[in-house]
Amino acid sequence: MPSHDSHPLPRDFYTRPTRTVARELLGCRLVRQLNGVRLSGVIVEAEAYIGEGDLACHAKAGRTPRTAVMYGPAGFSYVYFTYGMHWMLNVVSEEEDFPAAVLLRAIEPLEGIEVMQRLRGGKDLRMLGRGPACLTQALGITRAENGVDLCEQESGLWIEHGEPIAKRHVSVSPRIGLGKTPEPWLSKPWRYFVAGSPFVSR
DNA sequence: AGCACGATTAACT
DNA sequence: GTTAATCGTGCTC
Repeated sequence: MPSHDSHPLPRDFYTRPTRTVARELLGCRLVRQLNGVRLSGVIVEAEAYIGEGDLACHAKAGRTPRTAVMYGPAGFSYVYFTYGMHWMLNVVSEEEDFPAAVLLRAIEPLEGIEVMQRLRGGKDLRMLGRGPACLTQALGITRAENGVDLCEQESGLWIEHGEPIAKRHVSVSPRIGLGKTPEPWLSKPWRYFVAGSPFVSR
C-alpha cells in the first residue's frame, strides 16, 4: 500500500487483535476535517485496551451506555470524557461483541498547525498533540465525535496509511495512568510508541 | 440520591 | 514532586 494513500483505512484494518492494531497505527496519519480545514498528524503513541477481563479497560463494567460503542463493529470512534475536563479518542478494534479499543495518546502535527495552535491556546508545536487530551483539543474532538465511522470521510475524522515504523523503532511499555488498576493488568506492556520521538507524551 | 474517582494536564513549591 | 481543576459514570445505600 502506498504511503501517500489518502483514503481512510478499511474496516479490515481495525477488525484484528487490538495489540496488532495499536502497533500498526504507529506511523499512520490521523486526519480531522474541521470547518473545511484539514488537520492531521502522525500517530506516535497508542495503547491497547482489551475486553471485559482487562481491568484497565472501561468494558470491565460490562455493556453500558458509555461502553456500548466498544461492543460494536471495529473502525468506529470511542470518545469519552474524564477528569471533568478532558476528551480521549479511541478506535474500536476486534470483532463485533468483543469490547476493545486503542487509545490514541500522541500525534506529531503535520497539517493545519496554525489552527491546532489556536485550539491549544498558542502552545509550542511540540506540545500540540503530546498526550491524549492534548490531541483531542488540537483536533477539536469532543462528545459529538463519539461513535462515528472512521472508515467514512463524511465523519470528518479518519486515519490514513502512512510511513510504516520499522520494528526496531517501536518501543513498548506498561500503559500510562492506570492508578489503582490491579496486577497483572497494571504492568501489561500494551503501550506502543515511536522510540525517540519528541512528540510522545511524558 | 449520594459518593468516590478517573486511560490528564498545567501550574505550582 | 505535588496538587487543583471539574463532572460523567458506575457503584453503594
